[in-house]
Amino acid sequence: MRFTKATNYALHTMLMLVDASPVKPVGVQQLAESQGVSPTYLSKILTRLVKAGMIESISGANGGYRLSRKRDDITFLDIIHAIEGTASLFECNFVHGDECLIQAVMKEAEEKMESHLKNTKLADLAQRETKV
Amino acid sequence: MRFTKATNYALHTMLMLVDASPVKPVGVQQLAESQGVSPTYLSKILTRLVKAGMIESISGANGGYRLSRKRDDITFLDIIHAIEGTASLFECNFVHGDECLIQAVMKEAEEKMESHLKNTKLADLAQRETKV
DNA sequence: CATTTAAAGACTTATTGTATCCATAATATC
DNA sequence: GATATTATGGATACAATAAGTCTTTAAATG
Repeated sequence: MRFTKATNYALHTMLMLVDASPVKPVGVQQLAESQGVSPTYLSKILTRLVKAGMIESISGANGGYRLSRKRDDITFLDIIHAIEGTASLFECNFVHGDECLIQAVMKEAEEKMESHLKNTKLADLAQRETKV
Repeated sequence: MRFTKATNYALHTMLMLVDASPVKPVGVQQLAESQGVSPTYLSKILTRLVKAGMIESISGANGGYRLSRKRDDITFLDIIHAIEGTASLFECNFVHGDECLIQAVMKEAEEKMESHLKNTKLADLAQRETKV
């Protein structure tokens, strides 16, 4: 069980967009190049963030992507959910008498992680100077 | 990113072993049947728990598996690590200036989850009566 | 020795991740 | 309005991982 590379691309792209102008969009070409990934593939990933309402895309010359939400509203969890989906990390498909105690524990654990990801906002990192 | 089914099998098997006799081993046949999985496959999974030192296997007639450690020592994290490996869930392979801030956040989140899994012991569930 | 039972290795098969390529749609600029 | 620019969507390819089977070997019991 690992987070996908797509999630890594998404997080890094979002961090770049948070640092970029909120008006002038950044082209996928530029975003892709700085991460060493093909523009078409990154575009596919970013489309998911668009559908999640976190960024918006502008077609045509000088187009690209820019944030659609307030910088301070975007959490790590938002981005991860948009890419990895929101399904539970652990699913016990056995038919027990009642609820699965193991699954309950796993769910609690997952919630601890999610809680941290929900409380950490992209903007928290944007300040610290490291880019990409 | 999901936990594998193998982890689910391992956790349920361990719960059964905790409830079983600490002396007389339980055959993989029986363990597999109650989970609807093939004995050979489950055996493959349990071998990893053996190598991790959590259970021991006894070959030959009347053989099977039984706990090798004190019941109260076995945590969820032990089992999960034995099956899924101990690698970090998130790995940023870009070459940043210094450390990756995104990875740092992800690691913190993962640690929250692991902390809960480390603090929850199998024996905590064994009491409550639900089986498998 | 015959039977039972786990271990190990080789081998499928299915699913998911990681892309690439191309055609299409939308927009800005001239 | 024509053209260049940029994102979107679909089809496809390839690799890695998950999930599982089969067969043989090794160990223990009676």
